[in-house]
Amino acid sequence: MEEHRGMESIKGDGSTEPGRSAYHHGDLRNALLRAATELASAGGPEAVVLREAARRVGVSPTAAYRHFAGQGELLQAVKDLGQEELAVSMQAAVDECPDTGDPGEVAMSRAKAVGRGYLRFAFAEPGLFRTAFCHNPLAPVPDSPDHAGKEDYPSYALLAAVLDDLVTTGRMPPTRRPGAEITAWSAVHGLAQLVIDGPLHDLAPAELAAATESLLHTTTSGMCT
Amino acid sequence: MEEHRGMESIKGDGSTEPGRSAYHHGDLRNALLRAATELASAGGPEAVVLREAARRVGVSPTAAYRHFAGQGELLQAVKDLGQEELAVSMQAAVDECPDTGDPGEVAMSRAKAVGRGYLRFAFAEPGLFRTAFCHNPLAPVPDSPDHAGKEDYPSYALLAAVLDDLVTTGRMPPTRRPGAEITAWSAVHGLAQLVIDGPLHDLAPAELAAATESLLHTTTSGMCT
DNA sequence: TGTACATCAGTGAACGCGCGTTCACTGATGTAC
DNA sequence: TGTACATCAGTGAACGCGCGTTCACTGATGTAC
Repeated sequence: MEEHRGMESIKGDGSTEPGRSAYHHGDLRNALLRAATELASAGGPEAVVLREAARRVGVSPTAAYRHFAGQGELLQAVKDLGQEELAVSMQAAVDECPDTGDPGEVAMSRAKAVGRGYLRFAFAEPGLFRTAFCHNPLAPVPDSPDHAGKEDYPSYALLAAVLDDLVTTGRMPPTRRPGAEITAWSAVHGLAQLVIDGPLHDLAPAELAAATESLLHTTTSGMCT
Repeated sequence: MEEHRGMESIKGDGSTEPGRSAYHHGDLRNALLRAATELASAGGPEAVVLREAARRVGVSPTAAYRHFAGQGELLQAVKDLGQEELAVSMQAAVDECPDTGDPGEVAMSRAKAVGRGYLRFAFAEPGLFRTAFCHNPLAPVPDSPDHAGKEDYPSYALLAAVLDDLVTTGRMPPTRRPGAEITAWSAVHGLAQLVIDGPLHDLAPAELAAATESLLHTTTSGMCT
């Protein structure tokens, strides 16, 4: 169901000679998902339109139903992909932190980096970011990561680990640890929302960078007192 | 255009005798706005449907065009109303702060109160809150309050005033003042978003209250160091 | 005080739009014998 | 190695939906004389 062996037919040559075959696409599910992701990237969740994705792939709308139960499932796939890319961006930012030898300092700079990676993705891919967090009426929002939905938010584990480090290195008082994820997440998520399609949409790049660093500073230092 | 004198016809008796008149509604613009606001309140911005508002008022869809240029203008009116109610909620929360005699303490508790009022409104009126910040493709998002759009966000002046007090009472170092609005706004806005239709939708009331206070504490104390 | 008339605020039917989805179908593929 | 056949992955036409909006219209209202 999931594996196809005949992939060489499309992998080998992008050019399908006209009239000849290409009837069985071979990788239609991924092609549709890629098209849908481009739509989300350009226009946000509202733009994830099954018919348009099919159109872009050059296939009839009906064909999509061989691979997705419907529009809701297609959108959900894009959402999941967005969440994953968000986590990748956060991890990348953390990996940029130099090891200065001072564990507390490293933990602190990693905590900021997690947020920086979050915002970097949000600003670089606003449409996909919005889609990752959009409400999908055809598929319920998964549970909070604090409850049962941990695996639905791959970035959450990363955030939790970084905050734990703040405690073990003595930077954050253990009493302040509970709920710290929510506060940290709220701060970066709010800035992303206000900037992406809210009142702060017209912030200049320099203002944006300043606001980002100021927010990261305020939030991390607020958690450590 | 704006003033009607013949209002007693509807103000006097809610019951319009059947067959008799009620042809000229007298206050249709407000009736439509009220209906649209109820739609937003119950279903968010997507639910603000011109035809449905007209239906609820008992009038043909066309009639709405006497009072609004179109759906976009109706939605905009609901947005503005939502922003105003948000500001009212914030002001009410500030007014609850007792004057302990210590100006610095008062400024601090007011800063938290502003955020508390924001979140109180968001959680009490999620649909209207979402509408207040929704993207309206038929009317451009006004400029940032930092730039030209101050009057479009009545709550902003309140936030700025409260933050100023933190500086004048010596609680916040003046160097930390620039950008403080954005950080504060982001924190509360992010929590609202994550809870209202995001991953934290299933937080229990107690968890929500704890998260709120924790966030307010972290943010205010982070700004004051 | 009465009447003609301009204006105002509604009606109701119709339009086009693009969507998600379903239907009966058909061409291509791989496998059992 | 060939052939019959089940299955798989597409096609294309059509459906219903509800929306925003426009059209020509008409009933009610207020005002000038």
